[in-house]
Amino acid sequence: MAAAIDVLAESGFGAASLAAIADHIGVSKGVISYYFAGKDRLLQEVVASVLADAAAYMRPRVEAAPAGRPALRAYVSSNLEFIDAHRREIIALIEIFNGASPGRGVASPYAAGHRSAVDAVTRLLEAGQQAGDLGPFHPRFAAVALRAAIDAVSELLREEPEADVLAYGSELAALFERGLGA
Amino acid sequence: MAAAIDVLAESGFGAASLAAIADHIGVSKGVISYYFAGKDRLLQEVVASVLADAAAYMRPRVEAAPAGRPALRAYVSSNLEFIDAHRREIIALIEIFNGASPGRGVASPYAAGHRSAVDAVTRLLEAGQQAGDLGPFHPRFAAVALRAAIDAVSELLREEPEADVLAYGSELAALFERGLGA
DNA sequence: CTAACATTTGACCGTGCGGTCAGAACCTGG
DNA sequence: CCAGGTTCTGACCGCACGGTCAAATGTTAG
Repeated sequence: MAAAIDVLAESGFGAASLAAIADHIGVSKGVISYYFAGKDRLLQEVVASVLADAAAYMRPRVEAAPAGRPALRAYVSSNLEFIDAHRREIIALIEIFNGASPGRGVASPYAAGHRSAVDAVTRLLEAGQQAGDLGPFHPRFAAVALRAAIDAVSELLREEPEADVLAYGSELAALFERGLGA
Repeated sequence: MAAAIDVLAESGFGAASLAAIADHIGVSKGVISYYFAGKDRLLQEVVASVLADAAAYMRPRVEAAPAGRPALRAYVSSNLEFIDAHRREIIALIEIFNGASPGRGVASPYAAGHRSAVDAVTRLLEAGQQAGDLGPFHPRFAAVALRAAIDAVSELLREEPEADVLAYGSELAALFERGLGA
């Protein structure tokens, strides 16, 4: 899984063949088949693992904040802190999300994690609206926009690997706090 | 090119092989090679064509608006109006952008169009700041976030093909106007 | 009608993919 | 010093890809 993350982050989804991943740690690709039922399972486990780590870091920080703008800021800030500390993993994750293109109406097997992230943001925003601290915008639309803006760090990092992820997070937090506040 | 757009929009980047595109209009794939130097050239021409159409629609509307929030709103609104009227083309475009994953630091040959779009937004925001109508945020970061939020319509449309694109545009315009205003 | 040109076909490359598997190599407890 | 299980290799599938090309088939001007 570490090798898969490395190859995905360094060379992109298209170059992340079983052979490339195996070469990266100097084993034959048969080893991957020995430990994983297939390439799909390997990628699913990578997605699940990174998502679990991110959730473990973010959840307590978000839940400790009051509903509304503080929770929103905690979400954005803690998400980008995690990204800053796990750049390779995050780039790999987004490579998988973007690279495994599904058919019309058919979700990619990896997209479940992404959709559940959008759902979590939607609930966070709805809670803020009920608390009266956020305005009457369309929660799902705003959640889609926010997640897309967060995930755009991968684009930032691709063009400029030393980009200031935390500064980007500050801008995002301020932008959405002002834009969505009551 | 129309067949390429159809297949990209309906079946995704991964399924858009020369054979699939040729089948879609009932010709052999040799025809594509006869008219295009290669798959890359075909996709580049699709990108250039859609981007040119979008620019032709948006430019007069954006330039007619005063710098700052009106120009920002004109940009977001006209962009999503165009998207609403050209859903297939836009989904195809974003499939190309997301699907053709480049290597570390190496831009995909199709990414030039996307980067220039970010640049255009950056300039638009800087002009608004100079006019005193937009706040002192990081223009490129905000531009990346805005373009990512706009491009997320493809995700919206994939899960819900009848999504209200114009309503999404209204939310986005309001969000960024408030979030970026002075 | 014919000659010249434009277009299209379908069989055919070479390549790299995900995946398989018999057997070699490597542990490790008795 | 084995015997048994675990791990690993490297050759090997079948397949789909992008791309090529001689030959067949339109098309059109003189």
